[in-house]
Amino acid sequence: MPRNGSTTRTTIMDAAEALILETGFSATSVDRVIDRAGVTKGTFFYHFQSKAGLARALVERYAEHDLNNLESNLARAEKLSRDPLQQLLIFVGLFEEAAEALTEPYPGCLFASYCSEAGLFDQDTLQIIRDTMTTWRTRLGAKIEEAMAKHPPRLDVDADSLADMITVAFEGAFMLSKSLSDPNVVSQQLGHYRNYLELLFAEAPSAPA
Amino acid sequence: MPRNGSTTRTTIMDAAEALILETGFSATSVDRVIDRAGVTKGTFFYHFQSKAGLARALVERYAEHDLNNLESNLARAEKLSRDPLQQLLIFVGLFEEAAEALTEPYPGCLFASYCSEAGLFDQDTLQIIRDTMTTWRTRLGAKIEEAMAKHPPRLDVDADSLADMITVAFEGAFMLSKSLSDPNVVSQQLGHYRNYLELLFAEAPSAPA
DNA sequence: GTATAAAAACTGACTGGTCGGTATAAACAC
DNA sequence: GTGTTTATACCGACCAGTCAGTTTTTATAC
Repeated sequence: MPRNGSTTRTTIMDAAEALILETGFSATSVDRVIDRAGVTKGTFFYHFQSKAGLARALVERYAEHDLNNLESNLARAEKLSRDPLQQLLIFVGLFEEAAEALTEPYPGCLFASYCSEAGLFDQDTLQIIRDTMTTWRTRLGAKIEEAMAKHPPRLDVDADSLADMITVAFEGAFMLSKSLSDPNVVSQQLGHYRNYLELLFAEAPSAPA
Repeated sequence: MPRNGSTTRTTIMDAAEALILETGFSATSVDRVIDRAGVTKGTFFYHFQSKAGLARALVERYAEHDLNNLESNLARAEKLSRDPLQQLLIFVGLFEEAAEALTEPYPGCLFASYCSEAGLFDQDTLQIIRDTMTTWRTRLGAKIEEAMAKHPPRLDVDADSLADMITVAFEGAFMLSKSLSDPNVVSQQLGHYRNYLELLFAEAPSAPA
């Protein structure tokens, strides 16, 4: 059955992640996970030392995917333009494109899920979330400072909090999208973020293109 | 002991709300609630038909406070200016002021908490959250359209999604603030929202004040 | 004011069931 | 034959919820 490294482990993790996004970590019992994954309890505890171990493995995988998205879209944007501002706008646009393709509300973010039940997790597990968010801040903050050097912003803004804003847009929009069952919220909010960047760094007088 | 209508009931609700914001609804057992509130199990089930009944009562109270905030700050802003754009900017500024006063990260939003465990709640309870968010969208969306009529925006934007943006800023900033233990995130993000509104509706040429 | 009765608020032991986790023995895979 | 999986039985702790009964508050009567 295990084709790659460990399909069974992945199956368990996929089932658990889906359940956690529906009902949270606490309500996601091991029994429910193994039921959905189609494995027995022995198998679960063969692959994971404990339920907390599963939580840790899930957030590590999620963070890895998240940072891959960050880096790959940043790399794509850097290939498409040499201007840091344009790179930023393209970067946001790439996520916007992906969000536009969504037809269902949004399953939710594992980080937000953990954050809502933060008291249940150990510090190492929560640190992974912090590190991931800090990486977004640092990576985009640097790019924003490049853009600010080339294109003086119309308002005095802080690069880090402007970088944080895309995380805020994602997390807030995920939540609103899920609550209202509205698949359009995410792309709309990313669009507003892109608008904001454009207006902030627009040439002061109406210059010809 | 109960001086007004029902102090005991309020004590239970306060204890429950604090616990839910720490560890989520599912992990907030009735035993823990009554332990923190200093009442017995019988008392709990005298005041609430079930744990789901508590969830319902909590979200109703939270929504009421939330809409009170919306309406009172909107009323204050409308007194301070007659221009819809200025009213919007003042409105956001009032929340910004309150957020600046924070010294601790942020305990979290009950709506976000419920949303992360949405599968646990009945539709009536979730509808209260939807209704509250829709009210924000409608109330602010109308104000934004007034502003758009008076001050043609520099970009073509949708009034409703622009109204949603403050909810997104709140929810996203709450989450980031809690994750990073950074009390400044909320006011910073509200500041960016205010900046965005200013830039969107700024006079096209540099006009004299 | 004091006796009385009804209503409201509260008590805490108890129930059946689920929780995370363990144990064991036998099957299956490469 | 080692690594993986199944099946099932089991454990103590905790879960939401019940219930028979006690205490406190309030309303009424004299």
